Amino acid sequence: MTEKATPSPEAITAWARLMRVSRQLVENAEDALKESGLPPLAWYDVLHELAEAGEGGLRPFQLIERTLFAQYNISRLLARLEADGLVEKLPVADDGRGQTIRITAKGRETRRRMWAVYGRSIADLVGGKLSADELKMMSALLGRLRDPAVLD
Amino acid sequence: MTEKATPSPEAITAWARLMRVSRQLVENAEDALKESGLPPLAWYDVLHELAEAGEGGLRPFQLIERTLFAQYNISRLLARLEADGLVEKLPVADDGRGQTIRITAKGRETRRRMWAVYGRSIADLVGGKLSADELKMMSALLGRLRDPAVLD
DNA sequence: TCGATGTTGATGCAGTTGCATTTATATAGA
DNA sequence: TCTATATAAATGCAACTGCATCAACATCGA
Repeated sequence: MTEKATPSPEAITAWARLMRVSRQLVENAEDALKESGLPPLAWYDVLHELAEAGEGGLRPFQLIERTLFAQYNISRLLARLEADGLVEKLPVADDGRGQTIRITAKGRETRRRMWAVYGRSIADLVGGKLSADELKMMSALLGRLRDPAVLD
Repeated sequence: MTEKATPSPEAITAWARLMRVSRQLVENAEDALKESGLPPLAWYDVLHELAEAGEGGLRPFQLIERTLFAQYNISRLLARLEADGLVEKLPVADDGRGQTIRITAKGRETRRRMWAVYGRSIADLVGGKLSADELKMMSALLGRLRDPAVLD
């Protein structure tokens, strides 16, 4: 029982910074993608996981675990990705309910083009502002804020 | 010209942590409010700014600067807050286009009840996980990531 | 084997967001 | 003064999100 009802001033400041900075960074990264005529960040997250998964692909519920998106969100996002030809849905042999999602060549290409822009955003917005040690320190501190209930 | 096209591994890790942790924290805080039958975080942000502004109130464009919400977003959020009786819109003497937004007694009360829940979330999710020094360190690091173009 | 329960993924509907545009007023410059 | 431009705020429309529920299949226990 270490929880307090009222947060300390330090906690409030850190929270406020975190909220504000993360919003700004997301917005900047989204804007950069938009300006290049590329799809939004959410698409990247999914394409990234699928690219890492390789030919075996992933089940939608695995994407939910990895990306933390809501189930209905993934369902519709995958529908859009499929409509764009970036992923394909395959039936699963031993489970008639499910499907396996696999990234297509076009999907890999889109991911690559997105990374060219997204990666530059990360380099500019974060890499260019803090030293490697500072970045490690920040990762460590943020890591301690992770929800233990969520694998990560 | 210190920008690089490809971010360092440290930058990528820090970015990923920041994205993931901030999403989790927002979601947890939103859930706590929802469970208490209270309005979403965005309402708190606006009510908070208006409460700080006092009787003089704020113009919508000032709220946009402070909260970083989009113009149309503020416009509609204020319409909802007004419909709920949490704020009132007053004409501005020397500018016929504009209006001044002032928080009502009911608005203050709602903000108070939201803070009881929101503050506990902050205390639990952040205050309880890091020491005061660590929180200060994190605020300082995050502060260096702020967009210089945005007052803050 | 069969029914109860659990899991996977989709979807109808209402509410919200994003984009572009509009309306109304203010300000600056000829 | 009168027109052109800028600023404040609202809004129509399409896309997206959240919620609840559903349909389809799987699994477990009697």
